[in-house]
Amino acid sequence: MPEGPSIVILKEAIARFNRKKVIKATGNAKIDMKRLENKTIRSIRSWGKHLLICFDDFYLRIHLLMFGTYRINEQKTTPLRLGLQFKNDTLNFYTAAIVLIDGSPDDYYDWSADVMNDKFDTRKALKKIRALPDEMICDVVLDQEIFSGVGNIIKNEILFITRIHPESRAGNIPAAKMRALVKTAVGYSFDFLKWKKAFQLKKHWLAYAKKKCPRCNIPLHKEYPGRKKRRSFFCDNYQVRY
DNA sequence: AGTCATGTTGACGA
DNA sequence: CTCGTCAACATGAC
Repeated sequence: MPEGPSIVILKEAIARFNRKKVIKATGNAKIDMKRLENKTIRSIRSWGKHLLICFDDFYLRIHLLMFGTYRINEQKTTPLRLGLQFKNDTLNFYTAAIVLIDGSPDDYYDWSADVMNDKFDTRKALKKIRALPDEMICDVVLDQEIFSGVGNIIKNEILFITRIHPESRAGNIPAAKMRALVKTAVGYSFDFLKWKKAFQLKKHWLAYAKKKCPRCNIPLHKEYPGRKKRRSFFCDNYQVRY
């Protein structure tokens, strides 16, 4: 379910609940449900993989992790994590990590790190990366403080598109190549959004979950490199190890 | 039926 | 204190 673009789709899907009053809140989320009742939603935002439902002086941070789902005016049979009842509608979340946080998201988030945000700042991202020269690029790309919203699918695709071997150390990658990677992280995330909305995401995958390199026609490696040990698909021939 | 995965956090021991 | 490893959470596709 959840990389940044999928959370943007969720945000858009529930945008109509903005300025609506929560009549009742239920579910097994470990938050004070009473705090939500009779409160009006003031904005619905996102930061990377975080969905933010904001009220006057607090907000809900909803993270779908790996298996999180939601339903509008429907319910699943799995345990309800959080259900928000409005006058004529219900919004249900399942298997999500939900926290109620006092204050405004502006007090906490660096919007310039979110690849889906207009405020994303390439220069700041490059500066953050320069501080991590010994890290493998496959780990750097998943660093949510630098590339908030980038997940394992986007990681694999942008390293393939830019022809960077996932085990390359960040400090060894030429500046122009590094800049291209950051630009591609943003550009591909919006492609992901467009394709996902059209239910055409999978058919655009070049490396993720693929067996063969679409450029060289040789088998792709499938390994779990770096600190994060997330699945990496790569071609020894097409991708350069820096 | 067992394995695996678009994710993150916290406990624990070296 | 830091590092790495593991468990936990929990669902559904294959």
